[in-house]
Amino acid sequence: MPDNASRDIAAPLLAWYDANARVLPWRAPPGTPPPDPYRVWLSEVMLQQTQVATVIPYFEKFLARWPDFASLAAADDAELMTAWAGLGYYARARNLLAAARAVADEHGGKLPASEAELRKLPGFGAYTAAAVSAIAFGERAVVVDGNVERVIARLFALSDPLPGAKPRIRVLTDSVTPVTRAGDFAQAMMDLGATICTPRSPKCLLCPLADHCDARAQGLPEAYPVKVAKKARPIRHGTMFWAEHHGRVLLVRRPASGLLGGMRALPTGPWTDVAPALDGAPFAAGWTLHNATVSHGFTHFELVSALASVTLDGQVPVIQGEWWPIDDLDSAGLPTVFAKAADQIRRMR
DNA sequence: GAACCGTGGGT
DNA sequence: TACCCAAGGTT
Repeated sequence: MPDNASRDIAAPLLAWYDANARVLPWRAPPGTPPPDPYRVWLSEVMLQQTQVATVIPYFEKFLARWPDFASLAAADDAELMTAWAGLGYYARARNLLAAARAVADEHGGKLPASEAELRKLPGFGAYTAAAVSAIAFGERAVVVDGNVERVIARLFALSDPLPGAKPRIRVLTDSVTPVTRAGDFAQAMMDLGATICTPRSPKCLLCPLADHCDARAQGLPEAYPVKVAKKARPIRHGTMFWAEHHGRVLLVRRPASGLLGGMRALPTGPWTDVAPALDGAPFAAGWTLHNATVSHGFTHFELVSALASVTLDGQVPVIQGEWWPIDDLDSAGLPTVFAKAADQIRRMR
């Protein structure tokens, strides 16, 4: 691969960043000392596949509740999962806690500075280890996220499709990453990708790198990055069960791994190709299967769930779970798909 | 490598 | 509306 195509984009990009950096609660102004590594790490985990505007309120809430590694390492698992509810990709929350405890137990309460050591902690992949090392510790690391992939693919007009082009994009990113200010450089690339070099309708007239950009020269910035076609999302069917007793509803804890792992939930039956009706009910009762359904898109399938309900008067069956006050359901920390179902049920009552 | 893993914003 | 996509990681 011809990777001698290196070009000097660091100087114009950093100059642009010095004047245009977004002001974010976890970020230090350009050219100033790095922020608290705890803040950098917390924000980077929350920002995985999640937009800045979505993250900000969660970041503020977490920082107020768990201001440092020691407090987070001592956090109650259930309280942390509840606080993460609605943000998605719940394995991030489980890994966050595991990493905080590893830092407390094995690293003297401080994050290691090197990319290689960070990479060993739960939830630190190639991107996060590089980003934290560069942004929080000023190390030179090659930071490649979705923004950087797009910017690089356009700068060099890469015709190979993603994800196959990832190794080459990493080599090219390495070739343009400066020795100093690698953290600012990474954040500048991401700000550029998020605000100027956007997936659609990029604002090339405002781009500090327009004169360096092969895709711009071709007049086809939106043609990059080339991507392989995605597979269609299948539809799965299921049923959620609403068991009510004296103003309370039965909630269960989902298994620790897998979809919505570790989260509080309504009981569900199997999710299959055909509507399973009352299969998998949490206990035998006079369930009513409603006509209304709840649809919710997950990453790799679309769920269409029926709703079944029953109101119990006398004895409550002995069953694993919590009878949660319906008026206080907002505090249960339900993932969005169950919050939707609860709203639907409450509208029907 | 490919499947799995959430949710909401933007168009 | 339906689709793309986002500061990706784990298995």
